[in-house]
Amino acid sequence: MPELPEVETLKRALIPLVLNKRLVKLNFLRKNLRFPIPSTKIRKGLLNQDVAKITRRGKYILLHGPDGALLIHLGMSGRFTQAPSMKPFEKHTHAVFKFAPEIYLHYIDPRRFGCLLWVPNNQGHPLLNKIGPDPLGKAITADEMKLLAKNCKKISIKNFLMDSKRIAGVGNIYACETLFAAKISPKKPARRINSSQWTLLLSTLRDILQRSIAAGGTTLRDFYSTDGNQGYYKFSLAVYGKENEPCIVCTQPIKRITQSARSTFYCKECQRP
DNA sequence: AAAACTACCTGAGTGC
DNA sequence: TGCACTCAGGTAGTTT
Repeated sequence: MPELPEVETLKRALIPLVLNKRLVKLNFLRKNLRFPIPSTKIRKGLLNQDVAKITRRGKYILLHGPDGALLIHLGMSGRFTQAPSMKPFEKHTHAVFKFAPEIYLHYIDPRRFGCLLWVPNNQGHPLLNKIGPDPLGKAITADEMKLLAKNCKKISIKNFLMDSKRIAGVGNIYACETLFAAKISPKKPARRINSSQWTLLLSTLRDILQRSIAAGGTTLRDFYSTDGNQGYYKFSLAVYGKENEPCIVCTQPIKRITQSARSTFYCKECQRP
């Protein structure tokens, strides 16, 4: 499942492939993903234009043309694969790109939770405008997060971390792993996290994301393979999906609880309330 | 208003 | 072997 490190890895893989290259063909194989695909706007904005810039915001990737950008989200099961032609060769191929001279990229997303949208220059997009600071960017600070959490009545730190309006791009896996590494209970109310804990949380989150990206970098070449799963490297997980397995620190069994209809994995012994 | 819940979707896994 | 069922997850939109 693409989380922020996978999206960043995709962005880095796209740069040598399509940056400053011209989009010469673009086919959409269906009208909708999570949202209707504004195919006319996208074709008008990007077809026969050079990709001037490739950026990431949370789990969104933007391919910038002169007048706007193609906004890409991979949802749960989305991926890009390089292919030998425009012809879809895999089930659930929803869009096919050709960049000059002979770069073919297929957008594949079985569950269709992803999206392809258009962001005009200087207008932004409602999906992007509501997103909090990127955990890897400079804009995010412990003071700011503590201030944000101060007004929260009930929300747990785990749900706080996963709320993209507060922090961009932290999914279930990295929320669990970060809280384990920072030794903070996922159930702890966000407003009870003090300054030094916020500093620790943010540095831990950055460290885990960056190490995961670095691990992805080593398998970057797999991006080209037809098996997209190889691009989604398995970062060494300490707690996620490890219910009843011994904690790697204290050997107590890892607990699994449900928070807001999402599984949370944590060590009751190591992670303090 | 804040926080939790639901819908969207398919494939993998389980139990019969 | 196959069928029916459950679960997973990102996040916008809805409900509590």
